[in-house]
Formats: sequence, structure tokens, C-alpha cells
Amino acid sequence: MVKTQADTPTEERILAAARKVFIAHGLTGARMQEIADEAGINKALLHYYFRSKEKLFETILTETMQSFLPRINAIFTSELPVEEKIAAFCSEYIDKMLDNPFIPLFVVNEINNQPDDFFKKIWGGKKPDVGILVKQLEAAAKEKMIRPVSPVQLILNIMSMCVFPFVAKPMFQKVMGISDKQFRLLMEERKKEIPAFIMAALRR
Amino acid sequence: MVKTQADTPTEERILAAARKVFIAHGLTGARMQEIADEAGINKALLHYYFRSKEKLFETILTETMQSFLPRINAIFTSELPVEEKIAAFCSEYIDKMLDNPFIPLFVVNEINNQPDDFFKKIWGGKKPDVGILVKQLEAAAKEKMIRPVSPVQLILNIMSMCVFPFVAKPMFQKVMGISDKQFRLLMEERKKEIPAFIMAALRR
DNA sequence: ACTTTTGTTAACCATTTGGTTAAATCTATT
DNA sequence: AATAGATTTAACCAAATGGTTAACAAAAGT
Repeated sequence: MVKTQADTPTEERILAAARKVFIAHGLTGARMQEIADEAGINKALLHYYFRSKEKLFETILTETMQSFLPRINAIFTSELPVEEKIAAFCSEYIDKMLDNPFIPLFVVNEINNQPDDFFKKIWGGKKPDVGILVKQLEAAAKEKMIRPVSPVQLILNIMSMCVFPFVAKPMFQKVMGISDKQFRLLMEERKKEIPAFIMAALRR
Repeated sequence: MVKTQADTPTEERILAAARKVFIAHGLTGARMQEIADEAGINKALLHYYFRSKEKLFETILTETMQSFLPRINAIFTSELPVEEKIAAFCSEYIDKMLDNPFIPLFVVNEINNQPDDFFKKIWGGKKPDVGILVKQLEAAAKEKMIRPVSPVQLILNIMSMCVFPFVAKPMFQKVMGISDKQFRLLMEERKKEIPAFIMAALRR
């Protein structure tokens, strides 16, 4: 006899349901009852396994960020040449977001609601280190490989072009009248388009 | 005798307070009591002047969008040459957002929460028309003025670079350790930086 | 078999929240 | 001044929500 749902451990079912509901509605918007229903269990069990809404949320948040940050950090701190580093970053980042399109907006919102809590809980103090990239850019500019640029502005540009389309996904889809499938194709295209665009702007 | 607050009409005080609270917390997060307190009036007055929370919200939303869209639309549909059009758009858009840094995230969120309602109420059906810009880009590419580009990708790039820094403002400030004043300076810089970056990427 | 521990549930509770009401106060108008 | 109309307030209400409790079921020791 196959119990496709019932035999997965309760705790995992809760986490899966909580992720879904929290990402859809955020911390304040999410309802404990909806999480319970989604998991197919009694609401009291949520408090049995995780003490409170906040605790449950924190668990999801940590878990989510852990799936993002390490690889990004690895790329940033690697010694890849600038061009490859940018390409790797864009490709990796966009791939991750294609798997979880709602995460960027979710993260941005939570940072907005409790900036201090967020960073302590998630990054344990170690921000992504862009120091190496900055040095690489300065070196490349000195060797006349690229035009001199403000590293801060460039990093802002790269991040913006990668992340914003996901934050504004519903808006773009509505304005441009494109389906989920078409959106995904556009983003796949961007994995090469953005690095090409950036390098075209940098080369002298 | 000067009553700096008391002599502004009640309705205006409500609108000002509502804008502040709604923009800070969004539709669901905002509390009617907080709006009343902020306006220094009794909560029942909110329902006396505007029937419900939704109605009040809709008023603010419409008002807010009306301060954004017309000028943007004007630039988009104008016959300015590509380069100037892009420069004008960035400068205008960033200026608007510098005056209301919270609006982009606010708008993105509300679109996410009720995509259909939003567009009907706000745009009355007429989306910003990028048709002219697309034709200009194709023409410029044919005349070898710029490299051929996917207009959709380019527009995505422009919008992203202009808007995202405001959506992610708290995050950037935390990560890069910059003050409000410094952030403003960075954004002022971007009004020229972004068009320059884009044109450098486009020119052949 | 029985006792203890763990897992699960329905019913309940206190607080918050959008919204209402009836009485009070203020402002014209006659 | 008296009346009518608009404005404002305190008290109240019903629904929703995070959280608790006490009783019950299922495993796990013994």
C-alpha cells in the first residue's frame, strides 16, 4: 500500500509546507493554519515541532539562504579572471533563481522588515567579500584591458541585471504579455546576454 | 495662534498618514490604528472619509502611480534619439525614486499580491508603450550606429539598473556599509553612469 | 501486559484588527 | 437662539490569528 504523503516524516512535511507558504506570503502574511493545512496536519503540531511562528520562519530562512550564499561566495572569492568570474556569477545566480523564482523578492522584503536580525541570523557576520573582484578590476584597468570603472557601480549593475527580472517577474510578464515558459527562456538567454553586455561595456 | 497640524484639513492629514504607513508596511501589513495615530485623529474618521482600508489604499496607490507614470510614458513615446531617450529616462526615473525611495518595492509587492486588480486600477489598460524605442533600436542597428541587440533584453537591463538599487536599498547599505547620504550620492552618479554604461555596450 | 514517552488532535483562549454605532461637538443657516 | 447638517469621538463587535491545554493514540521500553 502506497501512502505517498503520509509516510514522509511530519517534520519534513511541515518544513516543505512552511517554505511554500512563507515564500508566497512572507513572515507576516503567512498563516499558521495555512501551513498546517498544506502539510495535512493539526495546527498544534507546528508548535510541537517548532516553538513559534518566528522560530519556524527562521528555520526556513536559514535553510533557504544556505542554498544560495556558499556558491556565490565561492565564485566571488575565487581567482578566476574577471570575465570568467562575471560569467560564472551570472550563470550560477540565474540558475539558482530559476529554481526558486520567489526567493529574491522574499529576501529583499525580509531584509526590509528586520534588517539587523536578518544579517546576524543568516550571514553570521561574514558578508560576501567583493574585495578580490575590486582588485582584479583595478588591475585590469591599469593594464588597459578594460576601461576604468567604479567597482561599486559595476557590481550594482551586475547584481541589478541578474536579480531584478525575478523581483519584477509578475510585472514584466503582465506588461510584456509573456508566459512562464517564455520568461524562463528569456532568463536562460540572459545567462550569456548579461556577461556579453557587461564585457562590451568594459572593453576599450 | 499657530496650529501647524490642526489646521490642515482632516482628509489631507489622513492621506499623508496613510501614504506613510502603507508605503512602510504594504496593504496587509499596515494597521488602520497606526494611520489614525499618525494623522492624530480617531480611527472611525478613516472610515468616515474613506469607506474601507481597501478604498483608502486604492486612493494612495492611484495617487502614487500618477506621479510616476505620465512622465515616463512621455519619454518612452517621444521621438528623442535613442541615446538621449535612454539618458532622459534614467535621469528622470532615478530622480523620482530619490524623492520616494520606498515606492519601487511597494509597487513590486502590490503587483505580486494582486496582479490583475493592480493593472486595471492603475493603468486603466494602457501599458507603457515601448514600441517606438524598439523601432529606433532596430533602425540604429540597421544603420550600423549600434550593435544589433534584443530590445527586450536591453529594456530589461535598463529598468533593472535603474530600479533595483532602490528595491534592494537596505541590503546594499548593510552589505557595503554606506549611509543614506552616500547612497543618494551613488544614485546621483548613476544618472550619468547607467546611460554611459549602456551606450558603451551598444556602440560598435 | 503495563508503563512511559512521543506524536496528534479538538477545543479553547487572549489579542489584534477592520469595521460599526450612537452619542457628542462643532458649524452654518435661518 | 434654535435648528439642521456635518464632523469627531469613545465604546463596542465579530472575525481572524498565534498560541495553549488536556485528553487521546501510538510506539517503545520494561
